Amino acid sequence: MEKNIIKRVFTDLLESYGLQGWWPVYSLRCTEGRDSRGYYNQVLTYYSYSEELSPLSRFEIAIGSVLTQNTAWTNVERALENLESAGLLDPDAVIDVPISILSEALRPSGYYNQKAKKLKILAAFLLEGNYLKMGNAPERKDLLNLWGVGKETADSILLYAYDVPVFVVDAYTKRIFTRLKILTGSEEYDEIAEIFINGLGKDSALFKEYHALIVKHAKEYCRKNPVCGSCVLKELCSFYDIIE
DNA sequence: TCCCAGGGGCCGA
DNA sequence: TCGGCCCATGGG
Repeated sequence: MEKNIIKRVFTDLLESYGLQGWWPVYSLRCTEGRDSRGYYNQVLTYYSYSEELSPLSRFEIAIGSVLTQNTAWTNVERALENLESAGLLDPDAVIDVPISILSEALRPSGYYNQKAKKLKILAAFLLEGNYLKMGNAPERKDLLNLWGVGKETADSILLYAYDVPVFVVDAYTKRIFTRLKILTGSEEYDEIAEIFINGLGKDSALFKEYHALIVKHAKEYCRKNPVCGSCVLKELCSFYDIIE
């Protein structure tokens, strides 16, 4: 076993896919390049880590974290576009708008009735605590107390909107690292996060990039039905032998 | 037609 | 605690 297999996997993924630059912030998108359907050719501009996030960008990352729950990102983009068109990429507007209007805008992202309720609760929390200001990150436990915010969503908000060095664990993380036999598959969320933090040190920029690379790799190769033949991690992966 | 997608809440054993 | 079910749209 490698001395630090966690770092090794990151290096291999980064070398293969390049920087992902998450979080994709819709409101920072390019204003040019709409195609004939009115969609953006390059829908999202990825903010760079050196860039200071505005309160509205921070809000957008927070609601995007909720909207992407068990949902394809392309569908989240449609919902974000609806929100923007309706002037709802704004916490005050989300709080004030009738929930029926909000849920209709969210329809493309699925679970729209639940998500409308979640966004109203989250917007109220962020606004009342003055949490959209940089340097005033909410406590993880307070995020977790919100209806509709679980560990992955809370950590996603903390990492990508507030630069807090927490590691985001999702279904892809469990799938990839269980196949690599770095996890057994029975570990709990916080235990998995700790494994990554211990292996990497508390480095928020690294955590952002690593999680993004995990998503990229799981979508392209380490799918439910994996495409092992040209996988960059196959030398490290016992799962490859089974498939072959 | 079926499976899957960057989860989370709720309920009964 | 833990599985099973519910929420729901859109692409492959």
